[in-house]
Amino acid sequence: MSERRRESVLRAIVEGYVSTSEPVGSKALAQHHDLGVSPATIRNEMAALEQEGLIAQPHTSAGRIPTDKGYRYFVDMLAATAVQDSHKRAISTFLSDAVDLNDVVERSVRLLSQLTRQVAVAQYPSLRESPVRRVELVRMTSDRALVVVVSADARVEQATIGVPGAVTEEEFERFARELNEAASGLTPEALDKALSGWTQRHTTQPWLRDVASSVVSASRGGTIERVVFSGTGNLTRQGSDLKADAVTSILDALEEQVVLLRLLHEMASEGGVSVRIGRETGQAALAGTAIVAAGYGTVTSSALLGALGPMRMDYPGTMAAVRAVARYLSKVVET
Amino acid sequence: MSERRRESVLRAIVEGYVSTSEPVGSKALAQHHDLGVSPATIRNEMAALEQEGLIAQPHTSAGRIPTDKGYRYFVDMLAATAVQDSHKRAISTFLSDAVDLNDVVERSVRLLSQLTRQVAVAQYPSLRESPVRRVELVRMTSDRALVVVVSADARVEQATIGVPGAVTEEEFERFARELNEAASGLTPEALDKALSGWTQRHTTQPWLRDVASSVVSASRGGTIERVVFSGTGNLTRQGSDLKADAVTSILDALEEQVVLLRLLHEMASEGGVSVRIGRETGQAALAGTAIVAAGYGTVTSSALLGALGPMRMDYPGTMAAVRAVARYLSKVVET
DNA sequence: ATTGGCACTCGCGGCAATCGAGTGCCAACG
DNA sequence: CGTTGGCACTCGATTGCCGCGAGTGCCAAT
Repeated sequence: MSERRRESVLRAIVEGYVSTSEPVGSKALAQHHDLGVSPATIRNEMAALEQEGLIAQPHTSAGRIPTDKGYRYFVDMLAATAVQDSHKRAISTFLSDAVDLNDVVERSVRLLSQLTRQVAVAQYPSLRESPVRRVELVRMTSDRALVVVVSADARVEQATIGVPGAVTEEEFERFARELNEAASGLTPEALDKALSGWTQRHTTQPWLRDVASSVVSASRGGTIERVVFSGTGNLTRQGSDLKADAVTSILDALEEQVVLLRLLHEMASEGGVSVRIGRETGQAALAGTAIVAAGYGTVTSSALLGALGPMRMDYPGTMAAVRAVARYLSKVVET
Repeated sequence: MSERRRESVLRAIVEGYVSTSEPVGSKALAQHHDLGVSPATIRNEMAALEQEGLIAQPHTSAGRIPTDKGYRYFVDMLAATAVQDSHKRAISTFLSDAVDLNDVVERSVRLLSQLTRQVAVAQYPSLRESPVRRVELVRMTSDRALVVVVSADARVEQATIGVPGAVTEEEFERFARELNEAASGLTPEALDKALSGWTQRHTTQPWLRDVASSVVSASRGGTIERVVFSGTGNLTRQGSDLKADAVTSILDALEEQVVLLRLLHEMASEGGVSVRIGRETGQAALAGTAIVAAGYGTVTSSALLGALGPMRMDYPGTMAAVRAVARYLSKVVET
C-alpha cells in the first residue's frame, strides 16, 4: 500500500468526479486511468481512503465521491498548473483598454467569471496608505457643500457636508484654498495632524471639522470596502450540483458582502493562491461551495480577487486562472 | 354572462394561483371565493375566458392558470392598492440616513427587493441636462491627468486622459484655470460650444480636445448608464416557479445590463407604474418573468426603479411597493 | 501484497393499477 | 335564457412491484 498509489487513486477519483459529476467506481477507474492494477486492489485503496475520510459514497451501491477533506488533500498535492494560452491572450486583450480603476476591476471580475465559469468576486483595493493629491471644496447650495478628494492613485472620493448659510462665498473660497494647501501630498497620518491643527485655528467654524474628518476618512480606506461580483448565472447553469436553496443562500451571502468580506480578509493573510473548501469557509451559507482567491495589488494597496463555485470544481484550472488574472491586475494597478 | 362576473372569475383565478402556485379549479373557486354561483357556472365562464386566451390549463385534467394576456387583463383592471403601513415605515427609516446619491440608490434597491421579495433593479439617474458646477484638472504623473467634473446636482464624474510630458506645471495650471472658468455653470449644449472655442484657441495643444470631450460627456449623461440590482437570491427562493435555466438567463441578462437598459428605457416612456409581463418584455431571456417599474426623479434627472420576478407575482403589492419607493426616492433626489 | 471470484446491496427505470381532481356536455329547472 | 346538478371521461400523479446492473466487501488463492 504505497502512499504514492493511494494518492493517485484519490487524484483519479477527484478528476473523474469533477469531469463527469457522477460517482466513480473501481472498475471504470481501473480501466480509464491506466494504473496497472485490478479493480480489487483499487477497492482496497478506496476502503482505506474512506477510512481516512477523504472519500465517501452517496449510497451503498454507488461509486465514491470526494469529501471536503478529499478535495483539500487533492488541492494540497497539486503542483501549479500552467495557464492556457487562450486564457493568457484573453486576459491581455480584455484588460488592456480599461480606462480607470473601476473599469479595470469590473472587467477583471467579468473576465474571471468567464474563464472559470464560476462566480468571480473582487474586492476593491482599500488603499490604506494612499496620499492625498488634491482636495476640492465645492459649494452646492447655500447650506451644503461637496468635498472631493483625489488620491495619488487616481481615486476620487466624495462626501456631502453641511455648511452654515452665514458663511460667505469669499470665506468659503478661502477655506477651500487653505484646505488644499494643508492637505496636498500628505498621507493619512500626517493629514490627521495637519487638519486638526487647521481646524484648531478656526474654532469659530465648527463645520470645518466635518470637512477635515471626511478628507481623512477618504484618504484612508476611502469608501467602505466593496465587493463586486459577476457570473452569478453560472451558479444555476447546467452541470452545477448546487440545489436551489444553496444557490439562494450563496446569492444572499454575496449581496450581504459582510460575510464575504470577512472570509476574504482571512484568506488574504495566507498569501499566494488560497483555497477554502466547503466547511472550511466557516460560513453555513457557503456549505457545498469552494472559494479560490488570490491577492492583487502592491503592499500599499492590496485586495482580493477570487472565484466561487460548487465544491466539485476544476481546482487546477480555476487556481491557474485566478493566479493569472491577479498577477495581471497587479501590474495594471501598480502603474 | 355579465362581463362583471367574468372579470371576478379571472381575478379570483389570478389571486388563487398567485398565492398557492397551483392551478385553480372550478370547485375550489366556488367554495373559497364566495361568489354565489355553482361550479358549473364557473366552468362556463372559464371556457369563455380560455376562448379569449386569458387562461389556460397545463394538462387536460388540471385547473386553470392565467396566461400572459390574463395577467395583463388583471393588471389593467387593477385599482391602485394602498401601501402597507409597515412598508411606509420601512421606507422612511431605511432611506432617511443615506449619505449620498450612490447610497440612496443602493439602499432603495435593497429595500425594494425586501419589500417585494423579488429582484429589484434601479437605473442611476442619467442627469441629461445637469449643468457643470466645477471642473478640476489634476496631473497624476508626467503623462497622465485626471479630469474631475462636479455637476450641479452633486455628482462627481472622472476620466483619465493623456498629457504630453512636455507640458510644464505652470502651463498645466493655467489650462486648468481657463477650463474651469470657461465651463462653470454651463449646460451641455453651451458647454460644447464654449469648449470647442477654447480648444480652437489652443490648437498647439491637441490633448485639450480630449479634456474637452470628457468634460462634455461627463456633463451629459455622465458615466455610462448603470443598473444596480439586489435580491437575486429571491429568484431561487422557495416558491419561485422559475426553473434553473430560466434563472440562469435572467442572471445573465441582469449582468449584461444592455438588454435591461433598453427595456427600462421603453418602459420609462409610459409614465406612472408600468408593467411588462412575459413576452411583453420582448426579451427571450425574460420569458416567464414580469417587470414592474416606475420612474423617479425630476424632469432634469430621471431614471427607473423596478422589480423583476416570475410572472406569478403579487402584482398589486409589487406595484404599490414600487410606486411608494419611487415616490420617496424622487423626494430625496430632488432636494 | 495482489487478484479473481462471489454474494450482497440498493438505486434506478419501466410497467401496471389506482386515485382523484377537474373538465365538458347535456338535460332539467326557474 | 341563464343557471345548475349530474355524469362520463381524461389524464397527471402516486404507489407498488420487479428486474437490471453497477458497485461493494470479503475471502480464499496466488
